[in-house]
This record gives sequence, structure tokens and C-alpha cells, in this order.
Amino acid sequence: MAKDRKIDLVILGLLSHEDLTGYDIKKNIDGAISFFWKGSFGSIYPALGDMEKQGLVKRKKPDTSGGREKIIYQITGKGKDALRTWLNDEKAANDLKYETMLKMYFGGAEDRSVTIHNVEIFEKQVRENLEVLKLYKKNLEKVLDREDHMHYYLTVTFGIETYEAYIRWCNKTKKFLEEK
Amino acid sequence: MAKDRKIDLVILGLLSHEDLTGYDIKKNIDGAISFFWKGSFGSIYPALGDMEKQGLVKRKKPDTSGGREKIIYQITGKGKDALRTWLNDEKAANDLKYETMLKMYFGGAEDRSVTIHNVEIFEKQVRENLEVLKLYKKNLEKVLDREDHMHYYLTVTFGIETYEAYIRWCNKTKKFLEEK
DNA sequence: ATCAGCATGTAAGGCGTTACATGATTCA
DNA sequence: TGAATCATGTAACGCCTTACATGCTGAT
Repeated sequence: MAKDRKIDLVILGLLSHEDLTGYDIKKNIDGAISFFWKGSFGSIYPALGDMEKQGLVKRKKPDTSGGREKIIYQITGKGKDALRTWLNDEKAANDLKYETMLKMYFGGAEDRSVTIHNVEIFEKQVRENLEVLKLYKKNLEKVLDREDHMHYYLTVTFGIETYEAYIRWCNKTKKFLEEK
Repeated sequence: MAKDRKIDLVILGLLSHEDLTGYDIKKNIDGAISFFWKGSFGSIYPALGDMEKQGLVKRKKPDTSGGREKIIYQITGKGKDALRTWLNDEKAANDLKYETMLKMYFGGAEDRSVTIHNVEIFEKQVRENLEVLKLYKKNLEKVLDREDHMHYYLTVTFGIETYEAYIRWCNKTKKFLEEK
């Protein structure tokens, strides 16, 4: 596995639940995962190729029934080991890059109204995302008996907890900027 | 300015308050800013060079008093315009990459204890950061009359609000994983 | 027939980190 | 005198995104 390429672990994690094509992997990442990790085709396909060479994933023999050309990947034993090694590694890079906060920090270079407007744009985005997360939560609550669903659920509650905190901050901040 | 290189705006923002060396800029970024944006010497010095060519910053004539070799940069009128244009641009990239959440999402591949341990590591880190932020807050509250300090203050309250939300989630999640 | 979505991949280029190289200054 | 910090920069390398190229499948 590439030294520091986290997309490899995302792929391994997804394949540990079910066999998937590169395209399916991308669709999965674009779902609930996208709130805390992203990935494009340009990173997924090369990673799959590398990992195949390293024996972490392999191609599933296509059903002979259809003449379809898609490549379904499976995780190997070595791949499962790599996934578990990563889960047991205490290092975890948690990076936040919020341009909105940069604009807040340097907002003194412009009128207050500009800063307030930027907070409102941020709030709108957060509210939209929050709606999506609440929907995910509602659906996952029905199937919490399965261990993997429970883990998905907990990442969703993380998103909801933080987005609700963002909204509280937006309201306080708008008031603060308008009143002071 | 490079199309999408945000470090340029960080530098411009810092220089809009005071003249600084590249080294000073790095120190500033490593303070409160580091909670929502990062930057290394390897990105700062080349950016300063590029921006000087573009007339966004310029070198301040060094004090003739000492024979020191440091380069103090100043923002130019063109640089101030670029900063304001950016502040007025509604686009803002807010990206979160949390490996801890990735490990939560895929935690089903290991024992519950591993997931709980990962939450505890995360919580410890968050509590440490929270202490630092509370200190920043306390110091900034004394000088809130200055417009720029108020903006710094608001980014700090954002950090506190979200970190407190993280801690609530950690507690709920640990309970959930232990009881279910 | 046509358009959206499925599906795989490559190429160019940008951004950023880490490590390295170098040297001055300050303080114990 | 030695260590820490100040201070500037380059080089190598890696990761990732965007855009491009190509073709199939299924629904209307």
C-alpha cells in the first residue's frame, strides 16, 4: 500500500462488506462518507490497480451469463489484514480546512455586512447537509441490529452533532456582529 | 495569484494587519489559524515570491540600523484589492477529512474495543485542543474592542462550539458501543 | 434514436509536505 | 561553546483533482 494514501483504506473498508466495481466504490464514497472523506475516479482506479498488484484486492471472475465488461473487485486475506492493522493504528489524521473561518478571521478588512453574509451562506449549506444526514439517520435507525449499520449510524450522529453546533455558532455570531 | 492557492489569501490577510517576515507568517499560522488552516515553509516562501512578482506584496526596506538579513513583507494596494475580492466571493471550500470517522465507519471489521479505543484517542486530542482554544478565548475577551480581535474571537468560539460537540458525541458513542 | 447513467481509464497540472541545506543570532 | 531559535530557501516526491477519451446499457 502506498505510504500515506488513505483512499486505499476507504476501498478496503468498502470491499470488506461487499464486492464492488470502481464505479460502485465512487458511488459509496459520494454518500454518507463524503461528509468526512472524498475521492474521485482519478484516485480510485489507480489505487485499485496498485492494490491488485500488491495482492490486497483481486478481480472476481465475471458471471459468464452476461458479456458485460465490468470489473468486480474482492478483498483478499492480505487486504483484510491491512484494514485491521490500520484500524489498530493509533495515528489518525483529522484535518479541517474551512475557508469560511479564514474569511471570518480576516473579515476585518471588509464591512461587517460582508462577514455576516458569509456566515449566512455557510449556514445555508450546513442546514442542507443536516437535512440529508437526518434522513440517513432515520433510515439507519431501522436496521441498527447489524454491526456495520451501527457504525454507519455513529458517523452520521457525529455529523448531526457537529452541524447543529455550527448552526448554533452561526446564530450567535450573526447576533454578535449585528449588535456589537 | 495562483488560481486556487489559498495560502496566498492567508498571507495577504496576515499582512493586512502588519508587516511580517515569512518566518513570522508561519508562526501566525501555527497559532489560532491552525485549527482551520495549515501552511508550511515549503508553501509560504514560494507563495511570497510569486506574489511579489505579481505586485500583491513588496519588500519593506530593511532598517539600516542593523545588518540583519531578514525580509519584511508589506501588502500593496493591489494585494488589499485581492483580499477584499476574495472576501466578497461567495464560494468557500469547507473540507473536513477525519480519519477517525473513517475508522468508525469501517470499525465493523474489528472488535468493538478497538473502535472504543479510537474514540478515546480522538477525545483526548479534542480535549487538549479545547483547552488551548479556551485560553485564546479568555485572552481575546479582554481586547474585543478592536475589530480584528473580534474576528479572531469569533473563529475561536467556532472551534470551542464544535469541539464541545465532539466531546458530547464521544461520550454518547462510548456509551452506545459499551451498552448495545 | 437519443439521452442519462454505467463503467474504466489516462494525462496534465497544481498543491502541499517533508527533508535537506545553510547560516545568523541569542542566551546560558 | 553549544544549543535553541530565528530565518530563508530548494528539491523530491506524493497525492489528488479536473478534464479528457471511450464505449456500453437501458429507458423513453
